[in-house]
Amino acid sequence: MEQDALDRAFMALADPVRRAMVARLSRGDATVNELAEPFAITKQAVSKHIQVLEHAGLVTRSRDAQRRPVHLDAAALERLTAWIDQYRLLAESRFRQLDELLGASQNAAASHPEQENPEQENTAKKKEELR
Amino acid sequence: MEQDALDRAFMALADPVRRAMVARLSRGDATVNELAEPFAITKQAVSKHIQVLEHAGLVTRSRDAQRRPVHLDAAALERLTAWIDQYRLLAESRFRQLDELLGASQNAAASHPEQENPEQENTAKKKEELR
DNA sequence: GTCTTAATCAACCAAACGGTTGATCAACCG
DNA sequence: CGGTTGATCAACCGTTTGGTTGATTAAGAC
Repeated sequence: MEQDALDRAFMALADPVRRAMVARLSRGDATVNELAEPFAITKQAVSKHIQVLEHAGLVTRSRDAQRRPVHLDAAALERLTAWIDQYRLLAESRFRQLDELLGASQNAAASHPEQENPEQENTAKKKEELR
Repeated sequence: MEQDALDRAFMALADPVRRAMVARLSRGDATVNELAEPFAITKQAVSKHIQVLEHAGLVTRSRDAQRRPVHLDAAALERLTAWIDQYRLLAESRFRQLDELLGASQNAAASHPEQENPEQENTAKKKEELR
């Protein structure tokens, strides 16, 4: 996924109205009027929100006479979680490695009692040093 | 997760500079100067970006003399994927249910040959009707 | 003390965002 | 045909965003 697409996708989800639309669309396709119904804004504003979602690749639109049903693209959502998880898992695994490593050094600290602050403070400090 | 927090979190990720910072931080904590290094913008601008990430709850900051190391909060990232997946999975499961349902109705269509367009068009149309 | 380093605060600016009103297009209905 | 419905286009407006420059705070280093 390119930077620009990620920009637009995350930006699209950064608005509560558009997130509510995504929530609604997860239960099935909907028209502009149906999507507008829960909100106290003009239909033009709703139309713009949908265009933002569409330009972000999160939804697609078809034609049904004068209606323009909106369809949520689950694959696009999956690409977003994939981006986040990539770094979340990296950070988590690094954290787990440190926990193991500190489990070992805790024993070492017990055998070197010259430390004046031998509790969890120690753990936090070691984690910072290891960046 | 509250609406406001989601607003700020998704907004924070909607900028390529801040996403690059998240990527960098997934490999370990970093200072403002370290985070600024890859970018051709002033350190003040970088500082603002970090504040955006911090206010969004995606990173935390500690003190080390005059340095202010930034730490990525993996749990916050997890809350974001949880929000997305909630609706992604709903949409996907609905899609799967339709596929099963259409497997059955395809047989029915074969026994009612008055249909003038009995191929995949049929599938798309039935999926739309079922919203 | 003075000097350097790390980072922030403050004021400003152009561009983008979310919203409005008013006009227009496109397809069905009678 | 004219009228209604669904939706968009166009112009405008206040606020926010991402960036700048310049001044300031805070902690070491000499």
